[in-house]
Amino acid sequence: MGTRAVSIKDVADLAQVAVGTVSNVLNNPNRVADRTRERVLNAISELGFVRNDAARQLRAGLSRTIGLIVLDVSNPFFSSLARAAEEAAAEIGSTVVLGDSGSDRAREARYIDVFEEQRVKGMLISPVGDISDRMETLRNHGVSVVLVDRVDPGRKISSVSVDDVAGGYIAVKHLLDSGRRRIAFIGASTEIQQVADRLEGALKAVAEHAGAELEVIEASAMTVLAGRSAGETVAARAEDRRPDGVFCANDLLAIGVMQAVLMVRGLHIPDELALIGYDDIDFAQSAVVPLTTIRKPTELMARTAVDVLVGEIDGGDGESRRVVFQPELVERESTATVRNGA
Amino acid sequence: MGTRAVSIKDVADLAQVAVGTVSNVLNNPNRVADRTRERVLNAISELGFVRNDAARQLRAGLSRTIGLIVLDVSNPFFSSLARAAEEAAAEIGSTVVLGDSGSDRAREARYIDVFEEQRVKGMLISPVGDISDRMETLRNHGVSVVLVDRVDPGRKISSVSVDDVAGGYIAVKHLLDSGRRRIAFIGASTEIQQVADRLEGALKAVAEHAGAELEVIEASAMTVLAGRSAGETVAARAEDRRPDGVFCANDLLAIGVMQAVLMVRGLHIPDELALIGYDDIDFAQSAVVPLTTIRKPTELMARTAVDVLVGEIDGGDGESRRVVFQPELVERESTATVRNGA
DNA sequence: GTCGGCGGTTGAATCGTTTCATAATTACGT
DNA sequence: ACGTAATTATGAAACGATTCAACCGCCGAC
Repeated sequence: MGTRAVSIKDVADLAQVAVGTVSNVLNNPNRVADRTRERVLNAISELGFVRNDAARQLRAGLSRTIGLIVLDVSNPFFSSLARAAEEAAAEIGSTVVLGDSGSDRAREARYIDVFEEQRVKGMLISPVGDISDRMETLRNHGVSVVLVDRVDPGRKISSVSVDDVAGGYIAVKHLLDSGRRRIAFIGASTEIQQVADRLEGALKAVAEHAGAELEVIEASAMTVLAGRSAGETVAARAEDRRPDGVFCANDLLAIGVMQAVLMVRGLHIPDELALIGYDDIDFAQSAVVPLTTIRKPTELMARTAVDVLVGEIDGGDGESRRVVFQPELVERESTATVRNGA
Repeated sequence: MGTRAVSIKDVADLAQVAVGTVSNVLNNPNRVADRTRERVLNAISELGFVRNDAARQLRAGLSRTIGLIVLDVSNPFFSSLARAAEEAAAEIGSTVVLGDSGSDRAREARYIDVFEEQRVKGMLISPVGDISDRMETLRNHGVSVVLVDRVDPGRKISSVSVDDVAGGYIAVKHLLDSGRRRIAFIGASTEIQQVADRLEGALKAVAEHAGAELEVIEASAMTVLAGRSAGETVAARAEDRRPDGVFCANDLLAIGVMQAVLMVRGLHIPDELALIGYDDIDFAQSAVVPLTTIRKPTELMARTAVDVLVGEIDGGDGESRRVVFQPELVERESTATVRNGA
């Protein structure tokens, strides 16, 4: 099958020039006379030459690729992160290769190893847990790393993340501003940092508002089904013991709650119960009642992460940066102001 | 900052052996005496040596990575495909690097170029459109390629795909078997091959069944919203003009139809209307009425694709293979047999 | 007529591995 | 002890690009 790979030498021979000239055509085209360049380009296309990146990299030192390791590629946040990172990278002539750790430490470690062997320009990682040690090693090896959607407790590694406390605050503030007073927070165990942060923000908003109260309902998971069962509990209550505003720690839970509230009890959303989620997944806007939610500035985060990374690579002043973005409110029907007094 | 990268030479010096021996420790550990090996391994960990993959690849010829290019990484089918491919690859000591073309031909082409420059072991591609030409070139360059979820019209390139005609057949057959007779097919333009195939299968099932009829309703897109508006049309009809079984070309459409049918008209699913989707996305089982659907054997497809690819790399008998899988029915509540006669 | 300068071109050296023919060492049977 | 085989270790060559000092014409200045 196909004769052995075409090398720069073959091109040079056919075009009757030195190998250095071919290399120049590839990398510094304007240093080469027009006629020569054309001759070389013809030879390249005639032979179907494709540059061997391994050789280039070996000699030139570093590669053009950026490694991105995400927790779950099927999570819309990460897939748009990946896409945005790709675009940002393309603008600086780099390519992103994506690794899916599936929240598995072993897989994460494997990808880090592979990327390091490939001498990637740098890595963007949303780590499974605390991997400060490995990061430290990478740093010592001269590899630039930026954490995404997580911060380094040791403050040594740069990060680009989002302020979940603020997100929780905004969500509940919005419920309060639209007239609700009896707020419920539905989330899984507060051992998950994100849930804890969002709850913290929610509590802060309630504390600032006289006459407002907050009840915490623990769901068994962050899924639609768990949301449905939590929603059934809430909907089954007598009106005076029922919350009038519910803040769910993510959109899946909120969708479950919505299903339960609408179908099982036939309550009206938002008139009898306002509902707000978190993440702005695709389904949020195509829910039966379009769901108000909190959105992370995904594209901006990705671009910033790439920027911080290249800054780290070029600048190399050794200082770590931590950028924290504010999430934003996406208002939809599920929290519209009540039409007539409760 | 860290001093310049540690090379195999440094390790050899520290361990007092020749470079070849270090290489053997890395690649053929059993060819090295125990004591020597240990000495080398100590030196490696002491210096924090990381093999330079570019150099290895340059010398050894081919890399250990497989390139996978998907249409949309946020599509659950592709993300589980990616994950399964990763696992299958890991078993043969390879790594998958993922590129997301976002259904964009330019991006697809970029990834193909990058992967070719990286001299990947092979590529798995779910192509945006017809890229037979580029594939042909790759083949001539000696790169193995396997198409995933698409076939090559020219029959030159191997492929692993799924039989959508069979899927459509199974879906409608199931509706007929459970007693429905007036079937509706809801899908976007049949210019999309998948939609056309599924419809073809549906027609076949209806043709085999005396007394059954099929109506085609065209949706504006393959989304929840488009499904909802199609569903409203259907639900608004008088009972004798309304289909009793609806087959949607994908789950999103079906979920939209379900929302419309339940909320707007309050019809009962499955008693008054049976509903079946396609793809088995996560939301299918957590829909208000769990959705019956058609599932592709994703993991199996991924493993097979990797197998076919390595077969192509090793065997190299030049023959292209096309593997076609049968989709399977996932029965849930939305098509349960009617409780009492219509 | 000589010389400096400049746009183009050359080709050897280099990057860090793997590979492999060869050498060195050890083991063993007689 | 000695020859032979088996086991280990050695180090130079090779992979295919980039880089860079040197070189080559050629033009214009003096």
